[in-house]
Amino acid sequence: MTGQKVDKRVARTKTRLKEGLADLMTQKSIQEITVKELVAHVHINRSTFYLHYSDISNMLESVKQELIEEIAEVMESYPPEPFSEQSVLFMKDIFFSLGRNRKLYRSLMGENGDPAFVQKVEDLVGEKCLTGLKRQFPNEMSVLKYSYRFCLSGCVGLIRYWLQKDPEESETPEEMADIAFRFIMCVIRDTHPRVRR
Amino acid sequence: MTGQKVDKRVARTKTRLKEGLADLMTQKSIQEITVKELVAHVHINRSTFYLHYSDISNMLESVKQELIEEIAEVMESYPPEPFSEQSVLFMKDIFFSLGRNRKLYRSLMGENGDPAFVQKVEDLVGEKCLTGLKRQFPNEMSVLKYSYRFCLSGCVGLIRYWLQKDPEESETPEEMADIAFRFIMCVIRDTHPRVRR
DNA sequence: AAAATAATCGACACAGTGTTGCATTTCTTC
DNA sequence: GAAGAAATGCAACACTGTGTCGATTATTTT
Repeated sequence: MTGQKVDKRVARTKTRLKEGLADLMTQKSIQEITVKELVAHVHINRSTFYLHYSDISNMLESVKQELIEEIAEVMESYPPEPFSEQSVLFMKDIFFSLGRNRKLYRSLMGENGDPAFVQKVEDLVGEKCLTGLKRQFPNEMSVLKYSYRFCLSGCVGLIRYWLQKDPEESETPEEMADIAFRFIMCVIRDTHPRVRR
Repeated sequence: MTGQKVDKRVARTKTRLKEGLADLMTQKSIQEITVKELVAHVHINRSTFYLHYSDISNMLESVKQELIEEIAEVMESYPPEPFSEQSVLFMKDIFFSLGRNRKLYRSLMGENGDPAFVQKVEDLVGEKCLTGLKRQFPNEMSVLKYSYRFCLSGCVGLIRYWLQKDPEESETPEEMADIAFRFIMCVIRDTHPRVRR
């Protein structure tokens, strides 16, 4: 990973700030969270905050970036390919990544969340899927653009539903990927009957 | 409707403020919009703003409420019923209502939008659909809860895609409803093979 | 035309912001 | 372990937007 040695103190305060932000985000919307409030919540001096971030939205940007990078890593390990039974594997990887940062994702994708972040994740995952689909159905893009949107957003809906459950009682990432895969498959089959099984 | 006579002046300033807010929302996120900025944009005194709303988020709440009520009206004209070819009619009504307030919906459902609002609309529309589905498939709720989520969010995705297009070149509400209906139908059919055609 | 009410204007205390200089604590490095 | 480096804590600063108020002006209602 990034080989830079990070000062223990820096790592500690950044971690505390991030956890604090995730806490507060579950309680109120981002625009209502003040620097003053955050640093009080995690017992850190306000000046120290400004040593690392310029403001709350800048900090959130940084947190989001880290999540995006983790998703990007998953994506890089799968080349764009036609949609098939294979695809469920990559979907499982995505669900695992989401589950690993459950608390943050729940905040960012929830009622007080950030649509821009969801959009970024959608774009990141969707772009590669779309590339694969274009190869698979090069002459049917007019219909495909709709089914693509429908399925992508449909999956986001499933993810939201899943994230807000108690982790202990919720479905496993594999189960969720299987469910999502099945829905996508039947939409694709309907709009593009020639799909292989 | 509400028979209350409204002072022309009040109506005028409220309208201007709302239009101004919709403008600003296309440029930046809600949390970045200040009262000062908004009133300057529409040339209204800051005190006047506070005569009508307590703050920006309160004002947004009021704007959202009006949209919600319009959707609610549409919903009330359709009793909860099993999903069938009939359902496409009510979907068209929804798309018409969205199109009528295109600018606002585009802001509220876009990248700088408000997930809580989207959630409310989803709940409002979804609840009645779910009631109908429960009657139709009383013994299959375990699968249904997923397909329900998937389709509901899938439709939101289609709506987002549609709203951000130039109204002149975009699909008609009817076309969109037909497209969405087709996707829903094929998901329902797949998970509940006994659905009537 | 008179009464009612809305909008404007200027002023106020107040909150949170972002920055700075200096003391204190903690970590890194040798 | 000691010295130097770097992060944190602390107090104070000007600044911006907030929310409120009283008085004046403009518009609408009756």
